[in-house]
Order: sequence, then C-alpha cells, then structure tokens
Amino acid sequence: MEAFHLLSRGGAQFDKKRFKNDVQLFNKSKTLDKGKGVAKHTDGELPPELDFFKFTQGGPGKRKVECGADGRSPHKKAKVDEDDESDENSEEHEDEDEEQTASSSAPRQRVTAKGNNVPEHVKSFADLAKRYNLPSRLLSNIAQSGYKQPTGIQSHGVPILLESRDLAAISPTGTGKTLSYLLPTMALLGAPASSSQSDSGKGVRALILAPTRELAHQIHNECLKLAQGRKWRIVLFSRATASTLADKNVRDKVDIIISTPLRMVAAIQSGNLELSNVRHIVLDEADRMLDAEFLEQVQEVVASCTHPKVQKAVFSATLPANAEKIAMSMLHDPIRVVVGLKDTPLPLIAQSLTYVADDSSKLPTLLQYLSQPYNPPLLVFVSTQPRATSLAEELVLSGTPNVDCLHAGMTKKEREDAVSRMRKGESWVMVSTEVMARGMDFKGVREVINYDFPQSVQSYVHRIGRTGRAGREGKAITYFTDEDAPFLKTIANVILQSGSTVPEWMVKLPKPSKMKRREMGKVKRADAVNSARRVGRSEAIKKRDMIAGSKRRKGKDELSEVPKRDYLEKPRATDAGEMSE
DNA sequence: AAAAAAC
Repeated sequence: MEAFHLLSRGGAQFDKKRFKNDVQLFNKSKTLDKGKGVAKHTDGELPPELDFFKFTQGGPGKRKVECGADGRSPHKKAKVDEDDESDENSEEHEDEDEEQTASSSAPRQRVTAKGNNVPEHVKSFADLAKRYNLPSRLLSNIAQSGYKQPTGIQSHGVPILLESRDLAAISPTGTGKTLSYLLPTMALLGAPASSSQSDSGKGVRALILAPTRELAHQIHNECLKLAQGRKWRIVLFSRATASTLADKNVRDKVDIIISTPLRMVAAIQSGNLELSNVRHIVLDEADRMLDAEFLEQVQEVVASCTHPKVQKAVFSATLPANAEKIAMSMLHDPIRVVVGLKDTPLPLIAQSLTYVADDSSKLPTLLQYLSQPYNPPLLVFVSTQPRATSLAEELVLSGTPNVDCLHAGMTKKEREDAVSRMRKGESWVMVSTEVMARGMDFKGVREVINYDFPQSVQSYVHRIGRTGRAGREGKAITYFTDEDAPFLKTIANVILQSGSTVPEWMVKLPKPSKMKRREMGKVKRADAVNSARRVGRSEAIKKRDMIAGSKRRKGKDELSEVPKRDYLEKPRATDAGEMSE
C-alpha cells in the first residue's frame, strides 16, 4: 500500500515483494491487479491512455499485446453487448473514437449507435461548429471551460441532439455526459428568451432533471459556464427560485430550468409554473429517475410539457433493462448510443474487495487504512444516514484529520457547505450515503471506499465512478462481510468485466438464492428500525468546525490541532470544472 | 432486495 503510494508520486521503485506482503496484510484484498494503476511508473507497460485493451471484454486474461503502434484493436468489430442483435429497421454503425489521438488523456472506447438515420459523429468541436453552425460565443465558452477534444459520448451524442432527435445515451462515469446535453440544448435554444432575436414563444424552453440537489447544482454551474456572455436565464430550481417564478413576467423569460423532480411537481401543482413551451427535456441519471420512487413524479413533469415538438433525452452510466424499456417508451424514434460496456465501471479504476468478517471489523480496517498513506480526498460510502453520522464521528474521535459527512438528513446549508469544502480540497475523508453516489464530479477524488456493501450493481458502478474521472486513474475498495456474501459474486463479476481481478473462488460462488436475499432483508430492516431516528450532522464534527473556524479567524494555520501527517499529500482542489457527467 | 432521495 505504501509502496503504491510512493510510486504514485513517482518517488520510489516498485517492489513486488513488499507489495505482495501488503496485500496479504489486507486479508483477501486485491488492492491492485498486476500493477494496474502503477503502469506508468513501470517499464514496458503502456500508460493507461494508450492501453486500449483495457476496454476489451473479459478482464486481464484476455489482454494481449497485438495492437499496432497506434493501439488500434484488430478486433474492433467484435460484439461485446449480448443484446446487440441486429434489427431490420435500424441502422447501426460502430467504431472506436477516431478523434482521440495518442496525446489525448481520455482513452478510446467502443461506441455503438442504434436507430434510424443515425447522424455521423464529429471528430472535434471545430467540426461540430462548422457542420451545425454553432454560435461562436458558445464555442469560445466551451474552449474557455477547458474542453479540448469531444469524448465518445460528446462526439456521437451531440450531433444526434443537434439534429433534434431523441436520444438514450449510456456512457461510463466521468466521460462528459453533462456537456453532451447542455451544449446541444443551448445551441438549439438559439438566443435567450430575453433577447430581441428570440421568437421562441413564452416560458421555459428546456428542462433538466437530476436525482439530487447536489447534482442539479453542479449541472447548473456547468450550464452557467456555457452561458457566459449572453443573457441566458438559467434557473436552479429551489423553493426560493420557484417563488420568484410566480411572477409571470419573470417566468416567461426563463430559458432553462434545472431541478429535482419533486420540486417541479410541487411548482406545477401550485400553478406557478407553465411548461407548455418546453422543447427539450433531459433526464440525467435516467435509471435513477425512472425507478419506482421517482417515476410517477417524472411522468407528471414530462406530461406537463405539452409542446408538440418536445425533444427528450436520457443519460446514464447504467441502464438496467426495465429502466431502458420505460425510457425507450418515452422517447420518439430514439437513437441509442452506448459507449464502452453498459453497467460496467471504467477500467481506469483499480478495484478490489476486502474481507472484513462483520460490521464491527470495518472501523478498525478503515482506521488502519487511514493510518497509512492514502490520497485525499477519500470518499467513503455507507448505507444509511445514521451510519454516515456515526462513522464520521468515530473518525473524528480517532484523530483523523478533516473528516466530513454528507447525507440528505442534513440541512440544505450543511449539505452545501460540505460540498464546498470538498471542492476546495478541505475535506480529506468524506463519509456519505447514496446521495453522493451519482454524478458528482470531484476531480481530485482518487480513492473510493465502499464501507458498506453497495445494494446494487448500479450503485457500485456509480459510487466508484466518483473517481477515475475525465481520464484520470482511480482506486476503489469494497469491504464485504459474511452477510454480504450472497451478493459478492455479482459485484465480483462486474469488477472482472471492467478489467480488474478478483480471486477465482468469488466467481465460482453460487448465484444468490431468493431465500438468502429474504433473510438479508430481515436483518437489514431490523437494523434500520433500530436507527430510524432522524439524524443531523455529527456533533463532533460541528464542534471541530467551530474550533477550526475560530482558529481560522485568528490565523491561517488551522490544522495545528490535528496530528501532523507529513506523508499525506496535500489535497488537490477539486473544482477545476472541466468535464462532468 | 433495500435504503436513499425527492418537497
């Protein structure tokens, strides 16, 4: 572990023996597979951005060095989606992203596009601008935001949306989905409603829905970057902004609303919102938006968008069959674009599983992990709000510096503050629930720990997708107990699929039986009842922050209270804001 | 299969 850390800073020689010992120390954990993640520091291995075979199916066993100097796979037509049988009515083309050059940081991924008359993808933003005559201001804002080459989903998805087609886009975490829908939406809106050039009718014209406030906020920020220099009215919907829209004159000038579903439903029902002029609807994290709890709300919002020509698009890194069915039924003559492998984490993320026997062994394991070098900020996922609060508290009490916590039981302000500390790099260990699992783009996050086992493959993929963003490497560790055993095989297969390795016995486990699942359900439910009380932010953290706050006012050395750990890297600021989902 | 999140 330490060896890895030193290596990742480029400061030491890779020592296999030492590394092996460390792995054994961590029980069954396979921290890194065959040097993944340290490849660029060892001789003879391709740096990840050139390692296209990471994107082939079947894990490392199949990794062969048979690509040419340009790294192109000779088997690029090989099908890897089992549900890709050809369809009489659909046109299909596949290719690997050709726009990516060897110097590009983002790796190539296989892209498939299915549907009628699929528009040709573009190779660069310049191509895009030329073909669709994009506003120059929009283009310069894209450049200003640091986007250089379109990612797979951008080069394929943006033309589809610009040609006013409906789209279901499936692209891995951290591959720039947000820009893929914001750019065409803004281009198609043409001019702000408040400008004289606009003849687009009155009222909101675009709607973007996301499952959490934090994500809506982040999308809003991205949108504002693209909007610079023009008088776009882009509203992050909240109780406060909703009430300002009660004024019809204000409402008519709004171009884009970004919101969570329930907030929209409330506004619609209050009669203060008119959606009949909406021309573009985007569901981000579409599978989440279409699951049981959100579906009705989303359907109500979509039904309120009564304009005859509404373009709809859904985006996610994961889209289980049932969610896809619902999504496709909402879309009109859709094109389905898949980048990489559906429901599969990025190969850039080195994944491992760590056995921790039972719940009480998790904390010692984590503390031991934190006592060794790690790359802050570290994101730690737990299953419930009370567990988030109490784990954060335990960590603070154990002397771990800069521990933070984020769950939906906290106040809006507490949540905003936590995200802002994270963006500033002030949080070194962030304990959180599923609320942070999707879409959040903290560029500095190199490590994710699933302290509690994820409840679904989708959850796993999204949680660990908080690292390995925009072509960077990442590392994800998942703790599992005896109780998690029934679901181990499923996650092990996902890990294998994305190019990390797992012990052989895991894949040989029997399929989880329904009996076992039911038993687990009982245990978990009892657990939930015991801790059902509403929890706020950890008292220990509040106290710590008060102390830190008063120190900050006196001087800038607010860390003098916590034990110095000079082996800790300085956390990177995580708000560079180039690319997000 | 279940918790979290949404107001």
